[in-house]
Amino acid sequence: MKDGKETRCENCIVRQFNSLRAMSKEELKKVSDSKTTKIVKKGEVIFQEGEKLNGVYCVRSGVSKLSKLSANGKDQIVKLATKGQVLGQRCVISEEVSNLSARAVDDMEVCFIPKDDVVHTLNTNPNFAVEVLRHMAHDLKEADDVIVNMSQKTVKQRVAEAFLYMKNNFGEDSEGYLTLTLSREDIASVVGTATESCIRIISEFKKKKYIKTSGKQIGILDERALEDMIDS
Amino acid sequence: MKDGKETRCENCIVRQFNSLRAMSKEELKKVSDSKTTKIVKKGEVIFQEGEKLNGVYCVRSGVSKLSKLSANGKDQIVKLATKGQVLGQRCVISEEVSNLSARAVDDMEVCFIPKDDVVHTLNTNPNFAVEVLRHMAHDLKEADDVIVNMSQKTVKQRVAEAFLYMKNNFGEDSEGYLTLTLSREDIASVVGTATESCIRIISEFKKKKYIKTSGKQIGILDERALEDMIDS
DNA sequence: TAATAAATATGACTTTTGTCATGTTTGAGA
DNA sequence: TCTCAAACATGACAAAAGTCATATTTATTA
Repeated sequence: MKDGKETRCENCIVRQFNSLRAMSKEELKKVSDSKTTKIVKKGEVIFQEGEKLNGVYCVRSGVSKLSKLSANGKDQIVKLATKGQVLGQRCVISEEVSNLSARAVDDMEVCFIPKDDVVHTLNTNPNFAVEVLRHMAHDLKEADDVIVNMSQKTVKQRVAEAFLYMKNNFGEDSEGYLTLTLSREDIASVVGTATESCIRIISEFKKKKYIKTSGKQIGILDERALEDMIDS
Repeated sequence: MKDGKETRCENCIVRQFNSLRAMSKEELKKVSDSKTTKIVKKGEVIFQEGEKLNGVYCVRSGVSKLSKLSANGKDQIVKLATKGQVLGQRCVISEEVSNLSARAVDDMEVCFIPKDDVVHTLNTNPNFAVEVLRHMAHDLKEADDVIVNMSQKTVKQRVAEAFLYMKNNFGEDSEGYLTLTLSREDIASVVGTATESCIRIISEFKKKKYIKTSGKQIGILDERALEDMIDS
């Protein structure tokens, strides 16, 4: 539990990681006055696909999965968002309904910032607009990489990649287990495969001593082996 | 052949389709003075993956394929860009090297606009920045859709979808053939599959009278059948 | 803590997709 | 127009991945 006192955006460390750092003192103050902080419990929905958002969500802690329902009824996780990331920007900018759902993987703390503040700052502060643009350009680049991975790599390679991604972006604990713990179903949904296939590959990796598991937890034992299988 | 006289951005119809329309008269004038127009022949490269771009390319006519080389040596086409689309924005904004290669599918006419003009306008004209942002938000949304398609749909569904996409975005001629003619290899590369698999599916569709072919050309005969197989 | 539901795991089988070989057609250039 | 290379096409087979059935383990909650 946080002390709950750090509720001014001006002082929020999370801001370091996102485009809000390009806001002026006054703009930030205004945002800080109108924002609301909320706790989202593990598994709860932040917003749904098709929903119109009247603001953005700034992640203070925890992890969120952004997913899209495909025609065959399966959910595809498109992105995992963590501390400092801002959700819902796209909808606010393009004034369209969200094409993704956001759901908490962990218990989360998020700040809701009303649309108007963001839009107003975008229209008046070019620094902010360019900063947002830079983030979006980066996201788009990442999306391209995902497209290439999805279409050109085997499921096995994608699972290996997912584990390395999780290690690099969320870290591991003192015992060598990945900090971010996802269910097998969620891993399958990140990788874009059937849950059974995903479990089978995890079993195989375990047998080959590439990874270890303890309940849902996964620890990487042989990073090199995983890397090697990715760029074959 | 165009008359070649229409070389001022202010008068260029193409501008209607892209973010350049948010530029002021003066900005546009400046761009127009510093831009250079060039002809790119079918198959020629506009820029390469890993290259640093010192400007953006505005497509006046023709079609370009944006692709990324995957680890297994295959090219994955991430996007097809046509009249009005601006290539290379991301690199200019994020000051990184390009993550994609651009190659002409048709004979093309493109305008090269130096980086400085774009960056300067971004930093001083919020309207322009927001307009670019809006385009980028749209691209990102499309990229999400592609990710979901790639991971959740079968190759057959993706081929069907590619044909419908080509019809909707590039049209068809008086005889009902798709205006955009891609090689089987390029179609495979859009869809993310082996060329042989792609050809086999085309043969199957032809046998079932969903499409007709004439050389490289493809015509849709039963749009409904293709649509139905997509959302199964 | 017992009962129940949900998640994980594995086997058996089918379908999908890729690969390699090889033949055919098409198109560009000599 | 002929030649040759590239693109297209198809068969045969192998590998990858999905599906369904069914245990087994782990959580949840009554």
